[in-house]
Amino acid sequence: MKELDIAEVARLSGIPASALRYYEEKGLIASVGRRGLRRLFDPDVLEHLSLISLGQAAGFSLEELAAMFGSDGRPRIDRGALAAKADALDRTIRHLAALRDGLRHAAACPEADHFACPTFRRLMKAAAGRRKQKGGR
Amino acid sequence: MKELDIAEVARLSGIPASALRYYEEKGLIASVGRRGLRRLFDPDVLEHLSLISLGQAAGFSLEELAAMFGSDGRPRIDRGALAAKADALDRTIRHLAALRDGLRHAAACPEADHFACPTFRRLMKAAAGRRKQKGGR
DNA sequence: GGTTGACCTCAAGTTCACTTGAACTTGTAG
DNA sequence: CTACAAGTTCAAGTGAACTTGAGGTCAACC
Repeated sequence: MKELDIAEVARLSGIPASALRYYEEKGLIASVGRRGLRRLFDPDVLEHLSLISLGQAAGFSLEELAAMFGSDGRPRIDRGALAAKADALDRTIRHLAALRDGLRHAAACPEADHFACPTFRRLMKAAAGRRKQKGGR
Repeated sequence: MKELDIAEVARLSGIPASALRYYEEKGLIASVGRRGLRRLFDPDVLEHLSLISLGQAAGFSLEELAAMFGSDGRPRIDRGALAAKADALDRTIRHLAALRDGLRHAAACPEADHFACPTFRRLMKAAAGRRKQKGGR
């Protein structure tokens, strides 16, 4: 008996049971069956859930994630679309890295007014230019 | 006359005027004055707005961003907190990089079932373990 | 100096991602 | 066999981040 109870899944994944039911309803995950009324989950669902959390952190909506990975967690859409998502993500990452460096500099720089600091300005300039591309939030 | 009309700011930043008013109300940006009823913005607001968009993409809430940078766009909170934000962001970035690699691999890998592919599994394992740290969404 | 259209305010509505509550069912322990 | 803790459904509520609509104002052009 390897199947997991919803409470087990919640505990192991850190995601509340209510959210797990919501995900199932939205087609992001699937239970393998029921014991009475109670859902049973395959342990694989845990891996799948970390993929979902990850995708959310990347700025993808649950709907997008459902399109990208089915309720089975396997990449689903065509390779071109996956590659495009990867590229969008890559751009996001570069911008975030610049923001990180900017914050780190702001934390270290003795300059009072960071917007006067050329290093900070340069980093922020590098970080700019997001918004309005459908794949990357 | 260098001040920008809200429509100009909207056009240049790609952010709708309604959102700009909302940001002002929330203390994320400031207008330099009014011409009659109409807000006038300093061009600097554009830089500030890209910082906001960036912060959002990084998973920070508007409230957090307001705390991090005032309505003037200058880093505001103490250096320790900024450094902590930078560290949280850095962790996020690493996870996203793993997701990007996973997607890229999924797009390229000839394997039909990606969850059977060791490369994909390894990448997803590396990407896991987000959720429940207050600074990173 | 009147019209006009872009801006204003304020309240209410929308979407997303969940959470909460009420009422109900059921496997397991005693 | 009864009790009950832990699950279930379904509807409604929540908070964040905006958007939309109604009704009002006013700077600028003709």
